[in-house]
Amino acid sequence: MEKIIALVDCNSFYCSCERLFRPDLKNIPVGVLSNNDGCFVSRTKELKALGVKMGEPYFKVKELCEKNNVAVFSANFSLYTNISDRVMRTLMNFAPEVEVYSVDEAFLDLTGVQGDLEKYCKIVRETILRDVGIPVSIGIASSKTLAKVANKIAKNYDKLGGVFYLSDQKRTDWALEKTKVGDVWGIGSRSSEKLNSLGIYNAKQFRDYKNERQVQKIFTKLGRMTQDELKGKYCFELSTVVEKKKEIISSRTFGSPVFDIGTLRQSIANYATLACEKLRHQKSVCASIEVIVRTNPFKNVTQYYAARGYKFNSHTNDTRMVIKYAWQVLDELYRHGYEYKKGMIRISEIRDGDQGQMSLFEQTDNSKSEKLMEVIDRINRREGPQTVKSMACGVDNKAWKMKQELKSPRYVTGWNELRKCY
DNA sequence: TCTGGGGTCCTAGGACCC
DNA sequence: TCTGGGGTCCTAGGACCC
Repeated sequence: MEKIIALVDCNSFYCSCERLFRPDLKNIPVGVLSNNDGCFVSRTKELKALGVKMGEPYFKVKELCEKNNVAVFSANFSLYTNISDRVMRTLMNFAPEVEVYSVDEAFLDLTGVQGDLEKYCKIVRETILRDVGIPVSIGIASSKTLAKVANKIAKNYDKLGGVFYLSDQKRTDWALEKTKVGDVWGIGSRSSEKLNSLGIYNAKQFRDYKNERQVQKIFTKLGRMTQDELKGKYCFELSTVVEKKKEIISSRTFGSPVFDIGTLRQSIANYATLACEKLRHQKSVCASIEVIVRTNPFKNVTQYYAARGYKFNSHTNDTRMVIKYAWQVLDELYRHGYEYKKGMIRISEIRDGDQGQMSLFEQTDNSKSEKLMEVIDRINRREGPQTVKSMACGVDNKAWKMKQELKSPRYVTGWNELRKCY
């Protein structure tokens, strides 16, 4: 039987979350900024209409925003995650198989659903809007890549009512012709440049391009599969189980430049703490870490970028161990006199916690460490993040801390910040 | 003054082994 | 003068995604 896949995508997700608690912002342009209030990561259509691009640095368009009464917010990720969970839970009622693809997107397997699929998806859409308050668009087709194409059409043509089904050859051809090849899922700027040079500009031309060897050469296996998917062949399967992370990255741009090693150490200790919490949350251990520091590439100062790894003799998820060796690596990387702007830690060689290898050389009492970490995690879950932490993280004086001047209240995750009704 | 953060997959090429 | 062939494993880096 032919597969039927629907892609549900929340419209301007972060902005929609902010609007949820601020109904006064309906029809007013809204934008959400990245960490550090750096650049736009979500925009409503009103803001797009003003010409503000994805990834646009805020400082460049601040004046324009003020002039047009744009409501600008710092990112409030705990809010977005919470709303995302509600959307996903609602979707689970409409299909046996749901893949939560990202915070604002999910693939549904509608194979075998009887009746008018567009009608069915309109009900899905209305339910999410009514129960959670988030507007979504839905694309339906026989492969994930085609569902993505359909979704984009649904989003761009208001009269479709938010749902579009590539139900026959004619519609599919039309939709693919409308889609720039670089907008196809899996085809980025590099590959699309190469395809353009072959005279391929839209998705239909790419689908019908016969030279498979050329396709293989330009973008390997994944590119060939993408082409097959555009032909309607189901290649990328739904993955409905949540996979454990194979690497965990924790990094931030500093709120203001950092010069001294002490402050750098403090920031790295905090990122290590975050990463280890995530590691323990998925019940894993790691055997390898990497520390990276860098100056600001956009600023006209002497640049420095350095990265170095460390391999443990045995697997661990003990925050203290990770901080200890991250600092050791950091000390080797550090050069005096640079204006540091970003620090990062990457944890890899991750595996399940119960199959970590014991080391002959590192004398660690694993059961003691496990118990301590468990207690710390429990306290922090109950009493709030960072209630108990390593002194290495520092207590205040956090010059490296992010700027978040425009953050909305934690409406759903902080008791003190619940929305008040007057 | 001011430009995000967190992931995955694939390949080429080096190291190493027999 | 002249220096094999094949396989595996690992890593760095490219490309892409949201």
